[in-house]
Amino acid sequence: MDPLRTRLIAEATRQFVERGFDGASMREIADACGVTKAALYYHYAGKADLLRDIVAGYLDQVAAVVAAGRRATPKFADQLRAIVRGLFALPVESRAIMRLALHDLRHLDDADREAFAADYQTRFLQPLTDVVRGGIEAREFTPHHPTTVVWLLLGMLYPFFSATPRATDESQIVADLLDVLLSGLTARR
Amino acid sequence: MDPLRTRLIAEATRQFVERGFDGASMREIADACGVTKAALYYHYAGKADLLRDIVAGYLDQVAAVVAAGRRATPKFADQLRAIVRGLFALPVESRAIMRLALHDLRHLDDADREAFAADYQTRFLQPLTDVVRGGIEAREFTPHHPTTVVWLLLGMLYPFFSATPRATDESQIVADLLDVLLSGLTARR
DNA sequence: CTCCACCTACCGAACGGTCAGTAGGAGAAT
DNA sequence: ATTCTCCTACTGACCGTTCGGTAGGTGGAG
Repeated sequence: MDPLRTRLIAEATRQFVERGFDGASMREIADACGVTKAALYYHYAGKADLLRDIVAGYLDQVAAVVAAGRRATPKFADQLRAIVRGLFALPVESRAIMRLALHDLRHLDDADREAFAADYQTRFLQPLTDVVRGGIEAREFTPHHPTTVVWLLLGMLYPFFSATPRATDESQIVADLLDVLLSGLTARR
Repeated sequence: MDPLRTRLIAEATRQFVERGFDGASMREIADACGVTKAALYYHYAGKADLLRDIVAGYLDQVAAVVAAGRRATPKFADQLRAIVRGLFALPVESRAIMRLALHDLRHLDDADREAFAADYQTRFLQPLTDVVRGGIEAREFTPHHPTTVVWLLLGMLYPFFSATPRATDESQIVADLLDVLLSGLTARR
């Protein structure tokens, strides 16, 4: 449909992830796509506009993973498992956007940033928190502050959400992660 | 002794943490200290030189925390507890440097970056890994890949190592974190 | 003829970094 | 006591480069 627009977003994602928002340059993004900077500005209003589209697309992906994980199974522990596996199954460039979103969101103008933050809360953090809270209320999990548990879970993912993979055998990492996390959440006191 | 040099490093840390390495400007760092940019360059060879000193000071702090935690107690689980509490007890600006070091290390020249990476490995990651491995060998912890466990632990800390604190009651977070992590590591299969 | 998609050419601003110059104090020589 | 020298710790003006962004033109498709 719109191959240049798609290629520009892909290239911008690559550069933002690799060099950060500030470190990336509009000229190099355009050059890498074989067009001039003016062509880039024809399709996107500005640098922040690129970032906004990138993080919005990322949010769509992770929100879909969480929603699918919740639908997949009734047991809350299995929902968590499905969600973590789903997040690891995202293409590596998508995962790296997690870092980008956390770090460079400040470059969006106030309205866009607040809109993203609100969407992130309702479409990603809130459903995740609901899984944890549901697990605690169903006595599947030991009682902890659900929000804190979600932060711990996302933090555990963080080191592996890099553009440069930490290890070749990711399935072992996912297994260890889920084992430590779920043992920690389900251990009897 | 050397108050300007100290103030420059403190201000540079503040700006690097707040706006990132690329986003911070030498002029503004100097301005905030009430001197010109040239004065800054009299004390530091360049922007990367500032970053090098900042992350080196950070490494000294976290290495000291790990060493103290290892000495404090013979039980490996208690060593982990002491280390996590020690890391959370660091001043908030020190903790934020963890993000800085992970993200902006690429701005150091090859020699400095490799030197830091080596120091980080031997003085921080290795001792931490030894605690986990020791705990596994002593059958305090369930068997997992020690390196992975260290990454999971550091990741769990990560969301709380921000310049803007996540919560007012950090002791509750530390307690939840240690509970989830150590339950996860000590649960019987 | 018009409009889309793109180009060339350029803008002002900010960047990291450099350089000659100098205020002011310490030390030695006279 | 005075002068000369030297050094540290700066200043202010400036360098070339790169930045995000824009104005106006052009060629091809319908």
